[in-house]
Amino acid sequence: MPISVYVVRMARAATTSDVFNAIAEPQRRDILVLLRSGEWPVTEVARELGMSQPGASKHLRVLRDVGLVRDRQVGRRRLYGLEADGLRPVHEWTGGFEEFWNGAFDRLEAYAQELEAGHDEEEQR
Amino acid sequence: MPISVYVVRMARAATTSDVFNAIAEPQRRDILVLLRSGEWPVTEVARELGMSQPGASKHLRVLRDVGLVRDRQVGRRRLYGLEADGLRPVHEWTGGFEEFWNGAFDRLEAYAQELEAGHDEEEQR
DNA sequence: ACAACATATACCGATATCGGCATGTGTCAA
DNA sequence: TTGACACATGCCGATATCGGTATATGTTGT
Repeated sequence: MPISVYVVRMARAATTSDVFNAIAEPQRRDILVLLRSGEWPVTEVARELGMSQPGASKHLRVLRDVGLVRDRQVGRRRLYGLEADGLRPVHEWTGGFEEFWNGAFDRLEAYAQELEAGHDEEEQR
Repeated sequence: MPISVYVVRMARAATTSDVFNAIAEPQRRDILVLLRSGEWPVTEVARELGMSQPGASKHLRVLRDVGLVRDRQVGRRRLYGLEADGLRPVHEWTGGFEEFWNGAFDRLEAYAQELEAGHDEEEQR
């Protein structure tokens, strides 16, 4: 009996099931910003942001899958609301670079290069 | 004389020439983190992060196009260094949601829903 | 000018993405 | 139960993305 082994070659390491990827799409960022004002039904989101209803639905689906929004049924409508916790990792990750855009570090770097210029052409790392 | 008009239908609104999209790729985030330790030549980046040389080159190209890294020629090698300013907009954008992951706002929201429960089924915006 | 090293680019295949359109599913009200 | 409204999903075409392999470009030292 032959045993078949299927090897899946992925074209992209990260799928949309990732917060960084979810917010890479401008329209999805717009939705998140809109949702800061409260809960919105799908159709209203679509109208407000000038997209089709299926379009809004799909983007909201992605946002829900990564936990950036929650939904609850109210009447015949489904209200979507912000679940901003998921943005925290992104904020913190970028925050890890804060020192590099502060002037303090730039001055340090400039000083280091100045020192380096005084030496031979040197190897770093 | 006929005039031909070509209409380009884009499949994706945002291309890679956007910081949010650039950091959506895990390997590129790894590169940025690595570059916090200083400037690195392409081959070393590839070795350190376990990717091929062309792979590293391509990712660095994307990062350079969006201004997240800079490069300078040193000997026969090209050193890539961090240009963290580009991450600031991302940090600030996510920061705009900070109040929503702070307990303070959650309590406010809970309070609002409590009030709402006392009313009729009402419309919110 | 040439070999060796370092990096960039071109091309390819597999897959993912996005928008549009059509259609399915669910919920209410009469 | 049926019709109207609200939303989700399926399918499609155009394009983008990513990794791999091969090859082009550039740089140094001889």
